[in-house]
Amino acid sequence: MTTNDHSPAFLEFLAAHFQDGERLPSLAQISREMGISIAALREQLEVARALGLVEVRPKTGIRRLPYTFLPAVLQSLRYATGVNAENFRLFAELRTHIEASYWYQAVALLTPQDLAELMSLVQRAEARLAGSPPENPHGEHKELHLSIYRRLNNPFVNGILEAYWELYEAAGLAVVNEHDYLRTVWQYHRKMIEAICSGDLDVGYQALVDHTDLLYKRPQAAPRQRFE
Amino acid sequence: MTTNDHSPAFLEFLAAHFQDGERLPSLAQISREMGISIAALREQLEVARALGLVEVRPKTGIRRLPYTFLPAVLQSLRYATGVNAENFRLFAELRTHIEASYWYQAVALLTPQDLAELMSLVQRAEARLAGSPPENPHGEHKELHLSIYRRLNNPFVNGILEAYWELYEAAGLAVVNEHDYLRTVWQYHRKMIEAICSGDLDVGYQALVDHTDLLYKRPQAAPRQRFE
DNA sequence: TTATCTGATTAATCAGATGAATACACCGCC
DNA sequence: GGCGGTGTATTCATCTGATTAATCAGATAA
Repeated sequence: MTTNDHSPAFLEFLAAHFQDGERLPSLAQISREMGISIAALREQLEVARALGLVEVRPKTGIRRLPYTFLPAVLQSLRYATGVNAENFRLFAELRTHIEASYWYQAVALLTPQDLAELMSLVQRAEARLAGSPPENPHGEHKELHLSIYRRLNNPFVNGILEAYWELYEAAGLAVVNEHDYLRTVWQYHRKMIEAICSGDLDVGYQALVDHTDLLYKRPQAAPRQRFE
Repeated sequence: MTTNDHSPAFLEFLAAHFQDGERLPSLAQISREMGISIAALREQLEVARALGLVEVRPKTGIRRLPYTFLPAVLQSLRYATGVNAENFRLFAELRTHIEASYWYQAVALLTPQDLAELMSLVQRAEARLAGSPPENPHGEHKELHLSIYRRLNNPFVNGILEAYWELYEAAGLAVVNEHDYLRTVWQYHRKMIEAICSGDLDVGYQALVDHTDLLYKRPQAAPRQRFE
């Protein structure tokens, strides 16, 4: 009550008066229009920037950006993992649940061209794994997962999935994995994509769930137990 | 690259040097320690406050709060719905997917006392529905859903679920529903809780999925189709 | 055409002054 | 001794003005 009556007036101002990509007036002018000082305005502007809602540069000024959920998640998540590393595991668990629960819906939206690109991702990854020296196809791994869910066009789902990968990389996990583990993972990936191509959505789903269980054990994986 | 090299120095400072509930030095002192002006510091402080990481008051100063994901989600989500109301539907869809995918895991953690309280929630809601005049048991509805997943102790899951209800109320949807619809919903709620109590987790799951489908149609509801 | 210089615009940062909210000790009163 | 009001010091809240740095666009020269 007494502590947080902070209503973000600038965010409302931003949402109400401008379009994506549109340039805002200068700080001095906004400050006059909103009836607050530049210093106070800048404090709120910094929040908008942290949430990824505006881009601001000298001379160019302030520009509204298309909405994305990612920066908000990332800011909070970075702090959370800094305070307690266990939080990353909890977030990773959420990510696997979201991937599993959106599987059928997301896969149904993929176009033939999407599938071709996914298949080429698998091949490129396998080539890198089989090379000498073998490389960790992390970029392909990330892109494969994100591509499957991109057509959902759900900024919240996509923001969470992207935040996972961003933090995964920041934590340095993108390089450490052993070769055997990676080979196994990519066998599952191939199975997933091939299953989608042939319409065996259930097989693909099972491959998805199994391959995430390789990394994070999911105590009572929800839909899987229905098979037994 | 050039636009967003903003590293939130204060957030790191906060995570590194203090504990939950601990009081920070005064702004003037932090400003000296971090080597930046008070104005610049306050801009970053405002971000921390928007993320719900600190509580700040005159005389008392700045206090670090226990981590919560909720404020970050809420800030971004409020803006998103302000820009495009469709975003609320997309977020609501995410919420139903998360509830469904965590069902078995969450229910397994409920204690006998939790179940008793859930059952009493159902009874209280039914009483309000049957009263004259009948009332919309919105508080019970919200509490029922949140209670089921609270034991997961996952700040990200809980933050998203809480954000949904907060925005649901802010949108004024908490009062408009028709009596027939509400009666049906609470039949499902009773079914869910009774199923949990008797160990029929699958029946409860089905009731959960069906009752959310009353409001938001989920095109290819993932795990449900496995039943046919 | 390409690269460099120049000027104007805007944000970035800072220091300082004033005001307002709050906690806490103090004092007088019952 | 307990209680309630009062004062006071501490801290954030807000504003102002000045200076610095970054960036863009247009002019100029190679």
